[in-house]
Amino acid sequence: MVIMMESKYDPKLVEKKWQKFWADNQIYKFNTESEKPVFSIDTPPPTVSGGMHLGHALSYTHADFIARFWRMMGYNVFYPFGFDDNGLATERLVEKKINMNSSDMTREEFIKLCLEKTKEAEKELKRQFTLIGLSVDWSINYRTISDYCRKISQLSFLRLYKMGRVYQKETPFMWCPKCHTAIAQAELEDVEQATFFNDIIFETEDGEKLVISTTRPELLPACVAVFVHPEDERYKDYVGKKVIVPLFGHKVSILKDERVDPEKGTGIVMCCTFGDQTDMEWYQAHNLPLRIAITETGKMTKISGKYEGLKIEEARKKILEDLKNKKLLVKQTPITHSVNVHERCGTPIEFLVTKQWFIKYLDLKKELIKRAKEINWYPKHMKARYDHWINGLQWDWCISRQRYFGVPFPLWYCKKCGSVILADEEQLPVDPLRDRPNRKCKCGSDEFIPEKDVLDTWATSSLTPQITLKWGSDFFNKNFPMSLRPQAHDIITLWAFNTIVKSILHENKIPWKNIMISGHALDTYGKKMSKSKGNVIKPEDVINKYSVDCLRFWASQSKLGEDLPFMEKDLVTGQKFSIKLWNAARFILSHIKGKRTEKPEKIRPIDSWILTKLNKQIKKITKMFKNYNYSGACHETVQFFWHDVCDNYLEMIKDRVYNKENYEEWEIQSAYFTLYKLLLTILKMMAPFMPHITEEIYHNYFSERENKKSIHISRWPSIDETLSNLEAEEAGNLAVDIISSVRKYKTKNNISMNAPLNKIIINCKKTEEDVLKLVVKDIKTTAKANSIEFGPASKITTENFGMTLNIE
RNA sequence: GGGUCGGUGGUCUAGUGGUUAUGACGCUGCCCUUACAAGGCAGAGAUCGCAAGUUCAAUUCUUGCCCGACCCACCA
Repeated sequence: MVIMMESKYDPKLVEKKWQKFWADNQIYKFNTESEKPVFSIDTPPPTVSGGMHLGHALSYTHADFIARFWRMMGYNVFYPFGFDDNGLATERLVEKKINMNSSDMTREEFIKLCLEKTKEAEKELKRQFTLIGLSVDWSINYRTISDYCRKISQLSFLRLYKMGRVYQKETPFMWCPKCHTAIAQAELEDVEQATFFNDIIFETEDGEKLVISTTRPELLPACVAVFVHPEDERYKDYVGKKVIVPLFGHKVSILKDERVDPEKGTGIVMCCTFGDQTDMEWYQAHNLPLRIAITETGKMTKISGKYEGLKIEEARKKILEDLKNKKLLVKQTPITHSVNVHERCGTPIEFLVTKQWFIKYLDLKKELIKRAKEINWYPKHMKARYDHWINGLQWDWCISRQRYFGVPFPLWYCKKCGSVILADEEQLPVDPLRDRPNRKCKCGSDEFIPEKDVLDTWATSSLTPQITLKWGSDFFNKNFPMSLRPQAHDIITLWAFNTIVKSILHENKIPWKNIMISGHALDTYGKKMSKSKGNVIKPEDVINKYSVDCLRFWASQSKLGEDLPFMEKDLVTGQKFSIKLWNAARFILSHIKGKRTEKPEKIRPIDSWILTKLNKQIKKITKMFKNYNYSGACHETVQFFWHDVCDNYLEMIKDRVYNKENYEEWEIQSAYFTLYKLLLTILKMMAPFMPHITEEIYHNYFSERENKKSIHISRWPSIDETLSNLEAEEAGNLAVDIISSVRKYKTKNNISMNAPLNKIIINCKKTEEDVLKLVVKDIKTTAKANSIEFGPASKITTENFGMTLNIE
């Protein structure tokens, strides 16, 4: 059945219709029976922590362009979709939803609520992600908190443990006092903060005064030493002496160390356990005592005496006040410096001594950089970010979190001897808080203490290839490494890096053959979108105002890896393109419907011209897609369609389709064939970008002709070299130049394009004349000239490309 | 401080070792031409960040500098 094309395109109706059609007909379902080559995509599972934002729309659409291209190239596309629904971000969302804190209830109650609420949130997220027309196979779905994913994640832990890659250690480590958990290096963020450099008087045992500058006076109770630079003449005599810590009265030694910057402050620095990383280095290097001033919840400890129980900020204020009163605070210099904060909550991190689980990988730095070369990085330079990150790594991967909603560690501790009892692989997934080990401890005891910590969420999401391909299955073995990891650049150091780590450790292989890195969506002024700035744009609003295809068209405008500002004008351009495509299709289809469109024996030169160009475009665009250059592919398709096809070719064939009596049968055939080929090819090349409108037009005619249920499972256009004709191409190019001169002439003289001309005399080289003769009739009819002659022009009307024209 | 990317008409951008540097938005003029007025056609508008170098030739390659964005480090 062929549907009539409405004169106006209505995306609201059409887009809904096809989205339902694709779902009902399982157009994007992965075919497990198929012999076709597989193209597998390691789709990012969005964190369940809020709604979908424009950045999601951007990068997920990019992946979809690629998926659709390879599907049309004849690949069996494995395109799963999961949700990352555990960890801090998800806990936060749930707390917000129920307007309660996790500490207001028992752990079990909280986890139960999390499971319920994430399910709701995921339903909504799925709706939003479906809206943008992704060609994912929704039947391959996963949740990182599901039993299945827990099992994979715990299995990974057990195997790494048995490989000796996992260790537990009590050590000063990065801690978020707000979230009450250890965090990893990759979860840090820098924030510029205004503070004071406080000059505080310390007295030596013999009453001499030394001034020390600090931004963190609340750490005075944790002061364990004072350092000066070994070369610093000012303080040489003090080294080895003791100073009394003001307000707190304990005595600490004055020591020397190269790491002191004599230029900074007074050149004397106090070392506290622990203010920052250097403190930790000094603590180890000089074998200093441990004085802990801050608790896990960010409050002052007992050693801070009367300040005990105060929050860090409060203590700082109070201590400064007291110092001032005692005339020990000599100066306060306002400064701004950057502070490491936890990216999730913005709280400055502390270094606390806690017992944590780690995956050992610092020894693999070189290997990780080397092996990642086996992956094709698109764009190439993103590999540098990965390398740079690894070079700067200073800690092994801390995988334990003191949180609740996450994958539990599959282990217990023996109550009697303290040894670690691992779960059996067959037992997974386990929850040590609920389950028991399968056997007694070696010491004979059968009393166990469960590990209460949960795994870092990245420890699970770094296993997405193992999760989606089913670790250990034939399918996994056949399809690992996956074809493509698409993701945005912000999580190269997290998701991409961690996945590579796990893949190298478990499989000794890279996880994917290709990685494609997208940029971020920015606001109109090129600034990051954030709730606090109030510049967040929701994809759904854009879709409601324009259309899904327009949103996707906007996304196609960003060069791979580059951030893209949200520009309303790009949406308008997409809309205009839709209208143009719709109208061109209406025009073409109104002429070729019901006509023969097979390749005729002879092709008119002007048709050969556009067909030659078409071949070149197919070649170029296909190559661009293979290189993940979707923006170039879209750009080229649009340019070709708009300017070559619409502006020129369609105008040139109007006479043939409207005044058939002036042409021979084969000439008309040649036009029909060319129009068919042009429209079909352009639809297909635009299909990855604008899947809805192209599907609508395809179903208006081509679907039946090609016997395909959907354009998205039709074959990608191929090149037919027998249609290329270089001489005709040259002739067509000259014709376009001449017609453009004629248009300029008509515009200059304020006459309508349709107005007839008496005569055009073309004065050109003989060689050009021979070529032009191939298309002279097309020029004549397009320019509406009564006659065209070659020869010296008596009067030069217009000059162009070395040719002169006389237009009368 | 280190790294990466970018700097092209008023704005946003494509692209290239070689005639006249792409397109979009905006602006101006013309045209209701049987696909398209949310359109078509045409026009104005760019010393391609600055300086030096390589080259017969540089907006394109190299180096330095300036500016911006992002990442990382430092952060007493």
